[in-house]
Amino acid sequence: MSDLHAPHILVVDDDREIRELLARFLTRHGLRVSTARDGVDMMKALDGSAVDLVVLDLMLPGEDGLSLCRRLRAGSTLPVIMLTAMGEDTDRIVGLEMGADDYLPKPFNPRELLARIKAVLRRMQAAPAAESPAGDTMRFDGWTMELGARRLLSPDGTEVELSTGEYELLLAFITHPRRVLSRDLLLDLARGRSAAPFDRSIDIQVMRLRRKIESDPKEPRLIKTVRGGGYVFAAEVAS
Amino acid sequence: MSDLHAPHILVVDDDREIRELLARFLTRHGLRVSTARDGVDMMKALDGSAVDLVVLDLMLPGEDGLSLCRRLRAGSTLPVIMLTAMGEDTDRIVGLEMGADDYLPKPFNPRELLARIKAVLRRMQAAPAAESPAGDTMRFDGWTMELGARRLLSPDGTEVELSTGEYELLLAFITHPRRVLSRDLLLDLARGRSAAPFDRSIDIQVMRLRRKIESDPKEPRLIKTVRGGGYVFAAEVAS
DNA sequence: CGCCGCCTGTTACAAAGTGAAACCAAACTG
DNA sequence: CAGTTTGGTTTCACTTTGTAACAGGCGGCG
Repeated sequence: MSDLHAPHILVVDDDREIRELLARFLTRHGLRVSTARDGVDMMKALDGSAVDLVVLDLMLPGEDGLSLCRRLRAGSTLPVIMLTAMGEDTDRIVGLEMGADDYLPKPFNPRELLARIKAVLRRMQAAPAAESPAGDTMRFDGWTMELGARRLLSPDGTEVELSTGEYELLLAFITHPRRVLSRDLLLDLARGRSAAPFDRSIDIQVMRLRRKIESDPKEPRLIKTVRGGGYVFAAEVAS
Repeated sequence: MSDLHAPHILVVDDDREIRELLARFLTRHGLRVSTARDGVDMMKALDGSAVDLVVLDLMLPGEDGLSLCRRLRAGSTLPVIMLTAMGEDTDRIVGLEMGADDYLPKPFNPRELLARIKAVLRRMQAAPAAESPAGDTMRFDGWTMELGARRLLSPDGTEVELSTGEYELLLAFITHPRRVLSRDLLLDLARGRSAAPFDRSIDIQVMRLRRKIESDPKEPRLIKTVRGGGYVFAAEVAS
């Protein structure tokens, strides 16, 4: 299961047992998982990091799942899968009423939840994907970056081959030019993960990228080092 | 389930709430949906666009569902799924007698309706109802793809033979250009199934396809690899 | 039926990309 | 200027993808 950034799932349930069970199960199957105990927790988690899908228990302390779901749908297209412990008939209708993308009556098989999560994510990915920030091509210091084709053209027009990691990193830079970007942020932007202690992977990718785009990698003009801070993309970027 | 030729469902029910809920739910699950309030509306909708299946409430103002169903079946083979609020057994008999392909007692599980819609469509697939709008041809980077004829013409005009699998894969690519497509999604688009663990079949098909359409398969320009992500069709596609 | 040939997907191995560890160099500190 | 911290670079193990070789399945044809 390969997703550039493994999809990030937020599990909202008041039962700690269930939260942990699901977190373990889904993680083992290649998803990133956060958990929340109630609506307040959920909103906090949504603020903090980019979540791709919410698994939401219908019955929660405080604001219940139904109203949370409605609130989510009101403000975004974030997909939601509902868990419901209700008896038969009610949930049939309820499932639809709240606008969830799917729902699952308890007790359920985690495997089935996984299957539905994947199905929903697949649909999301297949959808025309609202707006792509992929303007199309961006320019900096003579270079041309074709976003759709994932190509980088040097000032003299020849193509420079970038690995996926190098491409994602450069993309992170040119979409945030002239700002100091911490390693941590760069890792998040380019890889969708956060830094482990002593993580040097960004340094290495920066070095590799410099070799390809700096005329003198020893004396970088495009990607500058900010000691104690991270890196800055110094060039002006136009689209 | 590619959005282009997503099956088109017509929901006929006098309850606005139900119409809208079903429309949302089914749309979210990859179908195209229109709605109608009564028999007159329905006929209008059928005229307008190519509908693949009708979901029809038994009780309608004006002409009732049963008689509408009979009329539909008289003039075409358009599949119909009946919704009924009636008591148990009677309707089953009646519904099927009227020539519905399936029926569902209210209140029903929306997921169940979806499942039955898919089942009926699958059954219909042998006889593709209305004419497919796929008489099209699409172009990319000098190549021409004749959708109706399932032919691929190279830039110099010669035909390149594609196997079924190669054709479906290429079709998945050119209908979703310039986006990273995960193996999982590609498998779904091209084969309609989801990936098993360690499934490499997409990789293999991509390699075979590259051999046929890339000028230098070692250095692919059309189908690019995104490590950890999947593949991207880099060319611009026009129809 | 049984043979034959094409498609397809599995297995096994090669090649490329990535990041952890180690070491070196430069920049800051006092 | 010695010591400390931080970033640059190399090396290497590991992961992911590319490719070849092979095997089963399905359909056409004798």
